[in-house]
Amino acid sequence: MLRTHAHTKGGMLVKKGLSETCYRFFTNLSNPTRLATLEKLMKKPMSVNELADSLGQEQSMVSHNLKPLLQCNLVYIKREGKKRIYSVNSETLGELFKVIENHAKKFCPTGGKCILRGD
Amino acid sequence: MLRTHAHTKGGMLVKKGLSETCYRFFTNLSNPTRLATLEKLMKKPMSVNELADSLGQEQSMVSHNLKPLLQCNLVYIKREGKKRIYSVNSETLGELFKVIENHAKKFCPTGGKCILRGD
DNA sequence: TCTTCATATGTATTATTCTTCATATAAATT
DNA sequence: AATTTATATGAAGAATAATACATATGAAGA
Repeated sequence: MLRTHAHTKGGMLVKKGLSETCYRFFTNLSNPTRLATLEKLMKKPMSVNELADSLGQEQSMVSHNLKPLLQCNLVYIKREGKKRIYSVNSETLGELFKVIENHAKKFCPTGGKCILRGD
Repeated sequence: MLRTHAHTKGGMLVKKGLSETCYRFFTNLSNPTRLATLEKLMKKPMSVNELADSLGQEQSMVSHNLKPLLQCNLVYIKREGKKRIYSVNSETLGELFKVIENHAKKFCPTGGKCILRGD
């Protein structure tokens, strides 16, 4: 299992069994629609249709994509009459994007234009 | 673009253009082979063949999967004769897994067994 | 309860990503 | 230079995931 401080200190980086969590977590976030959704929800909580309009996507697609985000608690939901208002888990996402921002600052000189699997 | 502190404070969460970086970053990490690779490399830096043995995978597969990790600077490489020794960027990965661990502790009561797209 | 509005779900198609096998490159050794 | 060892690359087939369309569920109000 993933461990912290790697070989240098031998301490736990990621607890036993968290490998699986990581995979789900990252898979969840490795999708442009879901990232765009989070982006929108960061600005303000919205209903599914508001999101769909705002993203220029179909309602069913937005619903489909919200589902895994909800299951991983990356977004929250609350009912308001017929509507369901989604909002982000900014506790986790704030920290997460901070890490990526730091990484990008240091390691992505091209500002995200590095080719992942192109060539 | 993704912004920090969401709607509540209006500050920048993620700088303009980082959406793309996030996508590459997460895509890169949303793969069991690559996560297992990082796991191994956290314990100690290794050559490609050592990794392949250690993972019980083909050399070419390991190579293929190391490529994007290298491109995103999630692993480093150094030459040693014919061998290429890979090691993790523990600066980024340490912080990253810390975030996920915190998230899991709080939001994944089932310990990663929450179904992502199953039902 | 019937209708409307809001969202979720099922499924088939399409698109993307992984893996494997074959082969190429490249460094060191003879 | 030829051989061996280590790694990388190309490309095709296999596996996964995403999308669109149709439809189901479910709440609220007439």
